[in-house]
Amino acid sequence: MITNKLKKASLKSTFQREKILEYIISRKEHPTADMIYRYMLTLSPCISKTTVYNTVKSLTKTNLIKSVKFLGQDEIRYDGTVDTHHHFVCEKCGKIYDIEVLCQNFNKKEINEHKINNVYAYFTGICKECKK
Amino acid sequence: MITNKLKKASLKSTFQREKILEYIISRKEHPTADMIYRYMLTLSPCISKTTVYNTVKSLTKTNLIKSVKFLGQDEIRYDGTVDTHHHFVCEKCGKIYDIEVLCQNFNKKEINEHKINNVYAYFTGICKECKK
DNA sequence: ATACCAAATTGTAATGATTACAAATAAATT
DNA sequence: AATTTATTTGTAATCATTACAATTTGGTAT
Repeated sequence: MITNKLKKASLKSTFQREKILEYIISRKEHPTADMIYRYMLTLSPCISKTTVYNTVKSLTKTNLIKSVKFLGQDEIRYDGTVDTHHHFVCEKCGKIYDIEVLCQNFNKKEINEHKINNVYAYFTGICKECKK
Repeated sequence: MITNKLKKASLKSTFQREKILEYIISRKEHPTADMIYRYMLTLSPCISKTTVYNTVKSLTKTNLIKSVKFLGQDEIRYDGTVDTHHHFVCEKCGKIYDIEVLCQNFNKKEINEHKINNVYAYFTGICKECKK
């Protein structure tokens, strides 16, 4: 439950944080800051965009969400699914799909003597909808 | 040779393009637009930053170089190695290392019915230099 | 419950990478 | 050498994100 997640991350529970976190987790759109902002406006007309940015920063830092960046898209996207998975980004419609891939490299703690903390991977191409 | 690469890509051969392409290929730093610009200033004091951006766009479009984007870095980086490989980005010093990884997913032409054109992947963590 | 303090929220202004655009210049072809 | 077309240049605009200071709020101790 959302409130508990914030508590566990020792983040103060506020209306803005609850709703933003809930939105990112429940919708599977990997929303941008602006999408979050426009959603929040419908709940709380005085929300500030800075709050959105502050909040996603806190949520990212405490690992409640993840950030992702894709070539060809100007905005950072936020992902409520925090366990390792990857993405497919459509070059035509821009839609982002979650992808489960198996790869022997995910378990590696080290590569070429560098200590690995995170793995990011994505495919680009034409999605099944746009192929039609 | 640089001039031939441009010809094959049917790009007009200009001093700026030759030097920019040569710089991106020979240096292994995955330079940003600004790094390219500052290098070019030493060769041609009237170079415009717009030319750098125009040039990397043409080179990317014709597949003579690749662009890459990393979390935690504001600038797009340019890579003269165009065959499939990946990167390690140090969270401390920001340095980018080329990584050769084997993965059964590189050969896939399709995933979940989406047509794959490109694969991007990178690891982040602490590089062997910063671990010391 | 009340008061307090640290942290969160808000609004505005700044930053900084990238793009748009129009004028000047240069490459390649006839 | 002249012409055509693409490239280069400089300036101004765009747009996501961050900085910062003032206000408000959540949570804790009284």
